[in-house]
Parts: sequence; structure tokens; C-alpha cells
Amino acid sequence: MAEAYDVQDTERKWQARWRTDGTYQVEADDPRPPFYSLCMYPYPSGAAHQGHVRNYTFGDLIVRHRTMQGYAVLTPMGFDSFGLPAENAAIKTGVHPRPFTDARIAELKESIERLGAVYDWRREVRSHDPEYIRWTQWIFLRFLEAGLAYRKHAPVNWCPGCQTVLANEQVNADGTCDRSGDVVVKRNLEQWFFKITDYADQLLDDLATLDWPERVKTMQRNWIGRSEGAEFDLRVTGDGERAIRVFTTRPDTSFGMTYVVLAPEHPLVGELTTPEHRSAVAAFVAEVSTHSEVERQSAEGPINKRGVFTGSYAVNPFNGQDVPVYLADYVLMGYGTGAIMAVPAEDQRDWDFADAYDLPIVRTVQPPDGWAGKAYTGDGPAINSRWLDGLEKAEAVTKALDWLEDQGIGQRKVNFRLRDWLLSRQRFWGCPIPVIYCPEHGAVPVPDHELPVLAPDDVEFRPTGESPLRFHEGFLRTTCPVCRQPATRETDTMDTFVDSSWYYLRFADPHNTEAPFDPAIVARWLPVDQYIGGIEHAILHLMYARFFTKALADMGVAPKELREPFARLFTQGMIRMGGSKMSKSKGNLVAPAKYFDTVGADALRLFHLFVGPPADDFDWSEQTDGGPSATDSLIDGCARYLNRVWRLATGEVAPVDGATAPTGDLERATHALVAKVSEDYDRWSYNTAVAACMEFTNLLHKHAQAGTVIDDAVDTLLLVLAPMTPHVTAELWERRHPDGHIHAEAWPAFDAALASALTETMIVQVNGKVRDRIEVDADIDEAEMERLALASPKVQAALDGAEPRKVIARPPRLVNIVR
RNA sequence: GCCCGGAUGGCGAAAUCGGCAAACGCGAUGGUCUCAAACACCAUUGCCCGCGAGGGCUUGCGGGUUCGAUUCCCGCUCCGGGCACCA
Repeated sequence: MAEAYDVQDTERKWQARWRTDGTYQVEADDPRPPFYSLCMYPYPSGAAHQGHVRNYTFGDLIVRHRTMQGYAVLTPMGFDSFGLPAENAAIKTGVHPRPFTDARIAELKESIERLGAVYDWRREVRSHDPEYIRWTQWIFLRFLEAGLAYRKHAPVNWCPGCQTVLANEQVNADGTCDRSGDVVVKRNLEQWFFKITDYADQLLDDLATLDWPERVKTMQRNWIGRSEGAEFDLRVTGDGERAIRVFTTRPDTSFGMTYVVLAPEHPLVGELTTPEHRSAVAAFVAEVSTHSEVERQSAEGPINKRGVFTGSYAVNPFNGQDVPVYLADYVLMGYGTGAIMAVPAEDQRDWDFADAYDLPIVRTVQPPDGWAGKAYTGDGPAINSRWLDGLEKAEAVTKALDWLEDQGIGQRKVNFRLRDWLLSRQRFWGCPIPVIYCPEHGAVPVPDHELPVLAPDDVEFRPTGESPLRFHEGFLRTTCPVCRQPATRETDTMDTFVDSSWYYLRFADPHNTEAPFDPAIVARWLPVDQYIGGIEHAILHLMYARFFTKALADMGVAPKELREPFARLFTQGMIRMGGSKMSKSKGNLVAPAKYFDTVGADALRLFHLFVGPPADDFDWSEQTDGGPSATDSLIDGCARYLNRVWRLATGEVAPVDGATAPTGDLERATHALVAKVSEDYDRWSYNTAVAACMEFTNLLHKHAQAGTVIDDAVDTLLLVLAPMTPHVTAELWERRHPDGHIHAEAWPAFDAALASALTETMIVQVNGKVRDRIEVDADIDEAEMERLALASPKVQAALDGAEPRKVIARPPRLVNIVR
């Protein structure tokens, strides 16, 4: 009886081998060309889920393929181990987040290993390691010195559920918290910020240099939201001193300004409000401040309740007319100058407001004939605009800008939607911000030699909305590094996105005790050649990491030439179940363990590779009562395929009486397989690479049934399968080549000439309909094609005696006869 | 509202540069092996008409360009995602 494939034993055996033999450990001085492959390091939420499996299967395929191609592949892994879930669990159970987190890391690490994904574990990085904390804090201090970290009072997003401040990026479009789903409210607190806006232009421009999915780049462009325009002053009527500064992208429409609007929080509101309007304005401002950002920014509600007149007027500098000054909740203090010139004829919001408040509307751009809409925002000749009349938009904009600058009233100005990154979190389980507050010296950085500032273990976890550190006297009370007088520590911690903004740099030099990393070593490995992760990080993490790389390079901490961290990015599709993303919080996870325990890691990997294009979402079908789901059937099919490969490679395919070997040159077919799989690996078409392997396996199977010798072809099949299904191919290789290690073999070469077929099936069409198929030499010429085609009885029948009007021949595959 | 994707058999999908639509697999049906089952192996499997040979139709919908369109262009429908008073 032939020996069946023992999945469990084999996978365990090879995982142990890869752990101990160092195949995937590399040093900075490795003579091979470097290749840095990185999967986004995970938040440790426990055992892996199918999203991890998919991510690390793709990543592992690249690592193994590049290694076979002769690269020194840097393949590190770590854990984004600070964060809310561990702390929330601590509040619930009273158990410190560290043991909780460490246990979950151990679980996740085990399932990653059971997947057979290989990493240089010597380089493991965990956000909550004291050494990692040290260097995160060190980097924060460098940002502080460079003026890129600062503190200010700011209205911040406060989540009542999480009891903490959130970054803009963590607030959903509907104003709810990205994590808890609670409605976010505004609070005014003193917070630390990173000055990411200093890099807005670079973050925008350098997107062009990246080999990233277009849609991710577009999302980043929209998020940065650059707009060009003008800022200029409007004198307040009857007031020799005060002026209102406005921002506009349409200075060409300035003659159509019929009123001015300030944000309710604008500093001039008090001064501009006349006594008879005071109570109405006060009521309006109070009303607006009770609304959350969401309510305020939703266009619902009657527009005539959304603004109020201040009683003051300002002068439109273009035509000298007085225009009324209003407040409206749709004007935001945080963008531009917090004040706008309203041009209702060319802006729909202004139009609606003018309509509701009976304000005049003057068109300054001629709408096209038959224009039935209200505000016209398109191009057209300027009208009612004196010296701009007749000019098209672009010219009018330029002329208006020049005029503003000549008059000394204003100037060209670029505004960004991007805001500075709020990094303070009123949380315990994060990296402490290394700052001390001294009554005498203010905010003083903790000296480098006192790092890391570590949170104490003996804290009480309470849902207070402030970090438990605030109640820990031993942590809180300290002395000022400058004057040695009593002082207090900052008790906020950093947003966990700070940790993930530089971990990929630390991986290059993870044990450095003198610096976060050696720039020379970083220069060898970075930028990351292939970064893989979920689309959900398209904006936040990827923008922050780009900012960190640029800032660190400018400070000389990272190599100066390193302008971008991730040269190529691949965003894998989501796995959905029942229409929503598979996630722990939705309770619709399908743990991989049950597949590891049955069909094995290779079969599960093969399934993820085969099921569809890696970038596409996949719907995991739910279990029906008792029977296997469609998804489980697909996974079983992958396991069956690997058993077939096993029998083929161990010589156990049963011979079939009277079977004859397929015709065709097996050597050519083998070259074609290598060509196909090589190309598919490079273009992220793993599903078709698997299909090609299956097709080739079917071919070899027929040979085996006929008893043909096919050893070289089987070896090649194992080699091209090795990055996809590493365990079974390693085992088979070792059995076929004693002491051999398939993952140390070279990727098979192919001869392009041999990879193409000798003969082709020529399709003969009459009027575009297929009428015949003829086997021809691959190097056939047009004349011969036409001759063969016209000689075909089926073609003659279709022509029915008619003379062809035209014959199109595309050697060697197609002839179309037009009658 | 704006921007970006997507739609192909019963299901997951393929067709890479405008040239055989449905590769590969799942499921299904019939058969071989078996006491039986599982495994394995063989065959069929887009839809319609036809005993058959064969014929017709088919890539969300409607047009267009072309000898030829799943692929390019115009106009829609539906689904998914991102952004959304950003002046």
C-alpha cells in the first residue's frame, strides 16, 4: 500500500526546519541583491483570521519566490501591540494589558507559523517593548526640537464611548467613532500635534513617484485637498482699522460678492455684532456650539435657521459696494480664514443661503444658453465685472489675482484640507509622551538619557476619560530637568499610529541601542520593495508613515535620499461574510485553525491564491446546516489537488490499460508553464498561476497513466508550486532528491522560444462567425492562411458561391473572410 | 452631490495588445472500482431548437466605432468603496 500524504506531520516538520535552519534570515552585509518584502504588522487580536491568512500568504509567496530568484529577502514581522482593546479589557477584568497583549501575540504568532509563513523572527518588533518605546519617544523629541511637534488648545473630537480624543481620520463620515460607533462630540483641550501640514505639498507631489494602486493615491490626494486661490482683506464699513480676511478659489467672481459670511467661532464676531443684533447672534452662536460636527455639517434642516446677520457691513474692494456680514454654520473656522466672500451666482451653497435670506444674486459668469440651474460653477465669459468682462475663467482668475496683489489687499494662497495630526490620547496602553510640565519652565522635554519613560504597572483601570497615569502619584510627580523643582509628567500617551509610522525602519536594524536605527543599514534595505496590506489603511497609516519618513530624512535620522518608505504597495481585497467585512467585532470570523487541523496550511493557502484576483474582495459563504459551504468545497478541492500532486510526484498514479501519452512536446509544455507562472507571479495573477499548474498537472497525470517518464517535468512543477504550497513541495522534493531543500533551489529558467507552441489552431471566420478550425505551423504567413481558409469545405459552404470582398489574416491564429 | 471600482454559466472565475467567450476549479449528472461507502478514475455539463448532423443565441441595459467589441467611445441601470457645507 502506497504511503498517503500525512499533512499534519509534514507541515510541522518543515515549519520546525524553517525556524531553525535560517533560510530566511539575512544580514545587512549579505552579498545577494536586497529585497524588502513587508506585510503590515498586525494588531494582536488573538488567533489569525482569514484576512491575515490572505495577507501573509501573498507576502510569503513573494518572500519565497524572490529568495529562489537569488535575492537576500528581508522578511520581518512584528506586532502593533499598543491600543484600545487591551486597555478596555483591562478596565473590564482588572488584568494589566501587558499579559493580555503578550498572550494574544503568542496566539497570533502561532497561527502565523502554522500557515508556514516564514520570517526573520530575530527582528521581531513590538510597540510595547521598552526599547521600542525608548526610540519612539526619542523620535518624538526630535520632532519637538525640529518644531514638528507642538501643543495647542483645540476643539478636538471626543468619543464618549472610548473616553478619549480621536484624530479626524478616526471619525467616520457620519460623525461616529471608527471603533466604538458612538457619536463623536467636540471638546476644547490642550493637545499635542504633529505638523504634518508642513509636508502637505511633498506628500501630494511625491505620490507621482510611487508604484501604488491609483485608487489609494487618489484617496490621499483628496484627503490632502490642495486648492489654489487668494486671500484678501475686506474693510469693515465705517471702521478705519478692522478688516475681514477671506479665502476664495474664485477671485474672478469677486464682482458678484453680495454678502460676507463668518464662521460662528470667528474672533471678529463680538466686535462686528451691532447692539441691536447682539441677542440674536449670541443665541445663534450658542445654538451652533451645542451641535456636534455631524449635525452641523449635514445639510439637513431649514437653511433659514442656519445663519444670522451681524448688523455690520464690509466693502467689496472690487466695486466699492457695501455688503452685509452674516454668520453661518456652514462656514468652518478650521479651513481657510474662517470667513468667505459669498458669490451666490457661482456657488450653490451661497445661492441657497441668499435665497433664504433675501440677498441679491449677481451673475458674473455667463452660463451657457438654456442654463436652467441656479448657481453656475462652470467656465464661461465674465459679465457684470467691469475690467474682467469677456475674459474666460482662467484669464479672469489671473487678472483678479494680479490686481489684488498690485493693490496690496491680498495675495495668492494655497490651502489644504489636511489638518495637523493630533497625537495625544488620554489612555494608558500607549507610548507615554516624554514631556514634563514645570511651573517655571513650562513644557520641558525629558532628556534623552532618561528614556524610556515607562508607565508603572500598579495602576487602577477606571473608565474616567483620563489616563490612569493621571492618578498615579509616583508617575505623575517628578522634578523639572532644568531647575530640579517639583514638576508633573505629561500623562497622555501617543496615538498608536505613531508606533506604526516608523516600525518598518526599525526592522532594518532592530537591536540598535545607540539610535532608532543606523541610517546606513536603512539605506541598504529601504524603501520597502513590496508592501502588502488592507485597503483600510489607504489614508491614515500610509500618510503618517510617509510623513515620518520625510521628516526623519530631513532631520538626518533616516538617510537623506529616502523620500518615501514604500516603493510598491499592494492592497489586497477584503474578505466579507454576509455582506460585511470579516472582523472580530462583527463576530463573523472563520478561524484558520480548523483548516490547519484538517486539510492543512498548504490547501488553505492554495485556496486563497486560487479563489480570485488578489485585489478583489471575496465573499466567504456561510455554513449551511450540516453540509459543507461552497467555500469549504473550494478548499477541499485545493486539498484534493495537492493529493493529486503527491501521487504524481511519488509515482503512485495508477497505470491505465491502453492509455496513450498525450501528443505534444512535454519539454515545450514545461517551458510554457514556467513562463506562465513567472509572468503571473509578477503581475499579481496568482489565481491564473494556480490554474496553469493544475492544467499542467492534468497533462502529467495522463502521461503517468500511460507510463511515460516525466521526472523533469514533475520537478519543475514542484519548483513553481513551492512559493504557493511550501510544505508539500518541500517534502516531495526531499523524497525525490535526498538532502535537497526546494526553497534553496533556484527559480527555474525558461527559454522563450521553447515556451511558444510549434503549431496553433487557426480560426477561420466568415463575416466574424467561426466556421472552421485548422491546425497550422506557428510561423505561417498571411497568403498561406488565406489559401488554407478558402480551401476549407465549411468555408466554401458558408460563402455559398459568393466572392470574398475582403480577407483579413492575423497570423497565426485568425482569418476573417468578409463576403 | 463629487470621485473611484465592479457587473461574464448553477457558483468562484479566465480571456495580459480589439481576434476561438466561459481556461482552471466548485457543484451537478451518468459510469468504473466496492458487499456498501469514502477515496480514486472515466465521461457529460452556458442557454435554446433538433433523434442526429447541425443551427441559432449569449459577457447588466441602449446606442456607436470596427472586417471583428467582454475589451474602445457615448448614454443609462444596479452593486460596492472613498470623500462630502473645504469657499
